[in-house]
Amino acid sequence: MVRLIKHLHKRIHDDANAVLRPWGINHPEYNILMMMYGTEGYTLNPSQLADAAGEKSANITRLTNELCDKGLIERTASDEDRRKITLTLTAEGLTMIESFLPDICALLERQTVGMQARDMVQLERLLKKFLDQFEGD
Amino acid sequence: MVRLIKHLHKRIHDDANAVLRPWGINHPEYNILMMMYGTEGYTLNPSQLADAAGEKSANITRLTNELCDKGLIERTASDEDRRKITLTLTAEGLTMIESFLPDICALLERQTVGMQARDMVQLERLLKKFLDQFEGD
DNA sequence: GGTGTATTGTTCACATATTGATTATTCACA
DNA sequence: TGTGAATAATCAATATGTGAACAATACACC
Repeated sequence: MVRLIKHLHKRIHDDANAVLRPWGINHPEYNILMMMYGTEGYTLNPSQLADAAGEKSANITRLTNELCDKGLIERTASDEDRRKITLTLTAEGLTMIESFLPDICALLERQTVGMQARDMVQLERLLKKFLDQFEGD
Repeated sequence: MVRLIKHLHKRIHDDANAVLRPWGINHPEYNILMMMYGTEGYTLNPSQLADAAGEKSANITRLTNELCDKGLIERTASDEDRRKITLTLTAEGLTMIESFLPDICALLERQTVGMQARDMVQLERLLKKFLDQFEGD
């Protein structure tokens, strides 16, 4: 069971990387972009990202550095709390997201084509339940 | 869904590492030990391990090096095929496995206590089915 | 036998992730 | 106001994972 999850995780990760390679980004970077894309004002701070993405904050620093270097997001100091940093999608970042979205959707399509919708719902429910076991320490 | 699997994978990995730390080994090393423990003669070669563990062979080399250094397994050249290497659990390795087994079982117990046996079977079935989607490229 | 090809395991260089210490700031509270 | 604890982000060191090139051996085939 543990091995099953490990394999699945690896495959998902690798497949996503393969699809994203033409755009010069990898799966973790994609995750960050998509989380910002799904946010009011396309804006988050590093610690919110760390929570949502399940990455360590040190890792977020590295990943967002790369995204900044590529001009996909922007870093600005927060006014309300000067410890915080505000990350915002740039127009360039938005354009890129919308350009790879079709390919990503096709990937997700491919990955689920053999599963009944009912199975997917069921799987998600059980995964959540299982994960709850862990969180409850 | 993808994030769910990522989180779950991470939690399983981290929890196992936490339990294993007192013995000075980590989750990947534990996996290797357990695979050998579950084998006739406590013996495998690196490529079998790589397949079973889903690690790259280069990684297996590093991990088995560490286990050799710690005296938990032994490397010997294979007679039948001189390209191959035979990895065998040492008495020391066996002793260690049997010493941490109770704690590992307790961990697994904790992780599944809230799940019905039926749910676990179902979850495993769906995960396998989902994984098949990917393998079929 | 000799030759080309596949397999096994290792090594090295690089990419990616985590840990622990460090800096700057905020907050609670006397 | 000043002091200590908590929080946000970063940095340097280390651990972990991967890909490409390599050496040694086996195997198929003529």
